[in-house]
Amino acid sequence: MGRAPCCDDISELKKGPWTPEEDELLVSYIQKHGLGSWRALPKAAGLNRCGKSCRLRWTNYLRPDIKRGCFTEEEEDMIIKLHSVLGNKWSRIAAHLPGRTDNEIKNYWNTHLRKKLLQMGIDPVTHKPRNDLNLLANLSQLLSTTQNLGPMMNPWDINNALRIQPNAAAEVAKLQVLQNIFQILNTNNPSLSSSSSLSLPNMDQTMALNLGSSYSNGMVNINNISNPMCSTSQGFCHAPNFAVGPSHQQPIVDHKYDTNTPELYNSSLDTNNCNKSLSSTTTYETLDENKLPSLVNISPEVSTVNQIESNTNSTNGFSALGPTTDGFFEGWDKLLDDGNSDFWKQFIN
DNA sequence: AATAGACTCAACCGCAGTAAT
DNA sequence: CATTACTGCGGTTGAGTCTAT
Repeated sequence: MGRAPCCDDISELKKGPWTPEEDELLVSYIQKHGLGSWRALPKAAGLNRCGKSCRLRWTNYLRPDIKRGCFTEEEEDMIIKLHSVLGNKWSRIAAHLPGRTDNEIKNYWNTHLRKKLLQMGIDPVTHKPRNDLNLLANLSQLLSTTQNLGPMMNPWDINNALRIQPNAAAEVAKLQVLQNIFQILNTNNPSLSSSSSLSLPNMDQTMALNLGSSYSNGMVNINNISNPMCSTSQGFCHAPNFAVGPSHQQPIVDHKYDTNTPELYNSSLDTNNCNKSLSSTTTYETLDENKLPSLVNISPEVSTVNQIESNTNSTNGFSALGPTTDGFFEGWDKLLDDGNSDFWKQFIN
């Protein structure tokens, strides 16, 4: 004989969305009696709900320490980085993001971050560049985006990139375009892989930082590229979206509760518009010759997670871990200086 | 104004590991 | 040791909302 059943008669228990009255019952009961047996809670609190449903409601929504509202760029970085190491271990990822629930992170990944990575030609599962045919769609998209961002004298001129910050995104976009091209070339023509004449320049830590990006483990986050066209104080970005997301961005507003029972939600319920550009996080990896190494740190999971944990407390969220490569862009100078440079310049512009 | 499609996210479902009997 | 509930987790669903036509 085992334990008593979880719920006496599950068929008569209410399911579906919680009402403000039910929330109040649950919150006031837990405030009085604390957390105990979820099985006994519904009856004691006067709720016609399964204990499992109560637990879910509490942990995912009513808990006072839950941080609601927009994810910050640092949180996005952290999620992407942790996901590259842990995969869909949402609870473990959530453990590194105080106030965020696994459910919330899972939803945010599926609705925002996953799409971002896909649009940038990065497989959200492996965190490696995609090499399937869908890549071609991304190429045309990136090319048009690049063109919309305006002409530059020399797109690979680091001085231009530094001088004209708004073009930094275009710089990175072009790098991505060429990375994709080289990937296709390498995929379809193995002989190119062994040739040293076609190599992407390393975008090293110095450049990444100079571009105003957060950079870690060879990954660049263009979220942090400053853009005078993007007014974060107003929450609207008038610059072209770097990647393509949904045509709209819904404000994070709890339609059910923000006006009905605000007293229940003493956590930082964000009723402001969250119109920051949905699609500006992009990761790039340091390119090594023709290889397209993984975004994933190949060191053991534990040490990587520990690294992230230790970096969480740093001022910018991440420390610069990428390798420094002297003479970056040397390869491109060579490439652009040779007889084919006109082709490339025309192609890029 | 109506409507179809897209998007978001709270909530549910089912599985696996753990604990109690 | 076997059985069964409890708990936590990840995948999935569907109602509500927004946008485009």
